[in-house]
Amino acid sequence: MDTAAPRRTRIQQEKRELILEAALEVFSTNGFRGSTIDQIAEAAGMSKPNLLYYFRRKEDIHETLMQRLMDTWLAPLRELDDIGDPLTELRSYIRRKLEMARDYPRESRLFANEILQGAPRIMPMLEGELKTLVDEKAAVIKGWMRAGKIAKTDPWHLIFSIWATTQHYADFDVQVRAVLGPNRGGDGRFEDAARFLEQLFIDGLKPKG
Amino acid sequence: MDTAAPRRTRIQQEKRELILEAALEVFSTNGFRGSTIDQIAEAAGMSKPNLLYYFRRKEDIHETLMQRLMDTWLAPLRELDDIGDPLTELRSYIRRKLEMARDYPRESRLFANEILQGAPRIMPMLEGELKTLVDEKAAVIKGWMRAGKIAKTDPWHLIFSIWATTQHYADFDVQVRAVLGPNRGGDGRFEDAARFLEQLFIDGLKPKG
DNA sequence: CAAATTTTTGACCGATTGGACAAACGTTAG
DNA sequence: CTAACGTTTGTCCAATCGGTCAAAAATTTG
Repeated sequence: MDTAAPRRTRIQQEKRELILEAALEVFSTNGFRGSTIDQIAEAAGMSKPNLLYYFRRKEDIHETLMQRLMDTWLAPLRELDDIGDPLTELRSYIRRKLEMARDYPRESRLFANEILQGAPRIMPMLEGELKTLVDEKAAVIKGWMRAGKIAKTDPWHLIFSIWATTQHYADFDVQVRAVLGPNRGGDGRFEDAARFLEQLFIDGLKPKG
Repeated sequence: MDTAAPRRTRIQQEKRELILEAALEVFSTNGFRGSTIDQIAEAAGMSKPNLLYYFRRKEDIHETLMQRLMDTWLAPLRELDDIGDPLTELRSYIRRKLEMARDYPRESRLFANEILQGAPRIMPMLEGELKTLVDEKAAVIKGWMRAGKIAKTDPWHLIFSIWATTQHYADFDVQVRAVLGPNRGGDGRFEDAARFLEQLFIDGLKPKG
């Protein structure tokens, strides 16, 4: 494992950040193969050879981006706490995930792009780090179910459905806005989504009577 | 509108189908820009110039594919019937959507790819045909809610969440299988998903007591 | 300051891309 | 059979791609 942190100058740190920010924008909207080094370089305000001075290959940029992504992306699930009240914990998790979809849509799309194409570059992370974390949290949820705190169901698919519904508002944002139209598709759509998801996951759809 | 159906020979019809089938495979796994005409030609078992004899531009193939996709893709929602029992209708809709994710994952990924990249080629369809259909069905669902047949909630976001959760099993299939592992990630995962989604949408997550 | 080092750039390269084209090859109708 | 038409292919092209390289410019170090 190459974990030896190379010492970098001030300029190197700044320029690398600039490039990563630009690459996030470009990769998340065009995918890896659909993006060109020239596009990223222009978005970062530098020439292509200059960019290649900081990242020697296009793949290196993408790899660095994906490594950082996974950490921040899984943070909400890591916070899911065994100790708190189950329904409150789940409600908080859903809210945090939806906030991430709202505040970091590019990260969500970058991730979605990678998975859609078969996750060629992050498969080990999915089978390792991600699976471990999900299994762990699924066990926590299972405990809640055994204790009668929440209805018995499949914890893994519960997590999948939370991922799917929240990330949908980032990945399919264009479609959401198109369907809701100019009135309801404005800034309020995330509040509406939050209300709906809370009801769906916490209260259910059964008639109240 | 160019709706004048060009008369085609038998060979033209067959070869065009062959190309579209091959293009579905290639586009859905590599995206539009990530796919090359050569790849599609090889997958279709013909030379590149020969392919270009049937479709003059790469975009023409993609466009034809997207037009066909939208029809079959929206069919389940079109079937959602005002007359039947609300919960039964919703259950059937969810089941049909999940079956499409299972049986037509390439179509789902092709669509997801297009939306992810901002839907540059199908935006008019989203704002027109799709929005009209969703609005219509949302009105049906709203009627059920007013009649007290199902809990009051936002019909549009309900439809979004059904799309998100079902298509997740096609678009994020790699991740689902990686997390479930070799045991639970096998062929049974769609039955498990079906059971879970039925409980989520129809019964809710509240404790039974 | 001046030397050493880091950063930036223009020019260039081979490979791949989408697509054009004319010639060769098949097929079909009279 | 043969002429007309439909199909297939090899060759070619300009544009774009990821990436190299040496030299110029800027910065840091002593």
